[in-house]
Amino acid sequence: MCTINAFSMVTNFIKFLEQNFHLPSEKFDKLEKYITCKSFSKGDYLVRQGDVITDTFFIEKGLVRMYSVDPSGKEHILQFACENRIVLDRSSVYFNKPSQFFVDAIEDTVTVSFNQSLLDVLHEIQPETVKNNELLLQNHIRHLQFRINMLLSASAEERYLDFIKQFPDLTLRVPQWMIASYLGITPESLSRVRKTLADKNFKPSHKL
Amino acid sequence: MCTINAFSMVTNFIKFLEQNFHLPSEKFDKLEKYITCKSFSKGDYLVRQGDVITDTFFIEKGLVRMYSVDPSGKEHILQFACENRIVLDRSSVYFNKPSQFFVDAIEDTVTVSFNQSLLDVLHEIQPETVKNNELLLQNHIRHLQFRINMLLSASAEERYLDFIKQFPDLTLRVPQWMIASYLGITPESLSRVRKTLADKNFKPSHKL
DNA sequence: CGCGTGATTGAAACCCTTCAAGTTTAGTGG
DNA sequence: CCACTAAACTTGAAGGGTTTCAATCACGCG
Repeated sequence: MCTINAFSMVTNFIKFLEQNFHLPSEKFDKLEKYITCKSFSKGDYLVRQGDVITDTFFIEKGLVRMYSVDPSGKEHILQFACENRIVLDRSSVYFNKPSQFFVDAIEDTVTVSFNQSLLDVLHEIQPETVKNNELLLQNHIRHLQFRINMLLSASAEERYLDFIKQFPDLTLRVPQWMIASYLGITPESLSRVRKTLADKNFKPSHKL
Repeated sequence: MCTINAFSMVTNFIKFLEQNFHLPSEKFDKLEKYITCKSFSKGDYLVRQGDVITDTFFIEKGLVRMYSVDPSGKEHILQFACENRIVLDRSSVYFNKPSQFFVDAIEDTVTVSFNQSLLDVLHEIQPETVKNNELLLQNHIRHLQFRINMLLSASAEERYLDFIKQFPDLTLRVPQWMIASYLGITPESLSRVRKTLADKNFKPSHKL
């Protein structure tokens, strides 16, 4: 990991602030001293389970995953985060406890990292952002509920179809075994699911 | 469902405001006109999938569940909420869309319901509550992540053991088939899980 | 009492996993 | 640019955990 600082280069982060917080550009410079750009190579850790990392990471460029490792050594992916998404370990950031999860880079990644003080300043210079922030959180909760519902009710095939519909871009950028891990199935199973799907789509032979 | 109004009776809600928002008692009366007490009998719906219900429900007394119904008619429970917990459909409340889920009463239930304007007023009369509210949301996200992790990594038995550890009270109040639905298994499977657990605990016969 | 709901149990079926082998792909160094 | 290696993906056979379907039992309530 390597730390750089060039606010003008983080165009995605600026767009994020404009779009989600309606922050006018003249207020950007007040925030500059609260953010840090970090650069990670593929495979680098942003957060290790057990650490206390109070940074929040905005993904300016690249792709990371958040995952746990169970007692038998198997990894389980809780979240992918690519450009314009935010990733953090909430146990650390909000409750000062050891991180529950690992976060590492799937691709070379540039992040804009900051801690709670950025949000405090943001709320100070523009009080409306409180509501915007709450909306982002509520939406995230909605997304997690939807995922739980899928895990409770859908088969491997249905979950995979939902994944490629929700994240067509990730389907191409993420190795298949990680998608399997996200879906809660083995890589072998996902391979078979894909095969049966391919058969359905390309071999309704009696119709051709 | 039946609507009543007696602020002084909702002692749990008052405690909730004191503990989570540090709201001094002299400020309570400013909120009174923004809340409504509602009473539901066992089986009544608080929210129906497809409705737009912009109320947030604080459970003053009783027990409710939030669930979906899949195409084959099976129910999948996303959340239980008993005393001092909050339940709402976020699609409705925050995005003005039809509710994604059903909510109904497992026991006779009294709720304190309110809409977004209560939070607005609360933030106005006591700005610090913004942070308290965010903390509640972040903690909720943490809880959902933990549940996803369980669904990805743990067997039926492990999930059940975690459930009775996390919610010993609910284990007694909620019928077994609903716990199974929450865990993502069939009632039959849960019955068998419980049997093998009972055998382990009470029949290490060579030891007795 | 009898009915309905919830819990249990058994047998067969199914989906997914495991393990093992083989194939393809991607990255690295000569 | 090819050769080599490791990682990713595929495929097969066997096994395991969970579901399904059906029957039985237990209980509470009108």
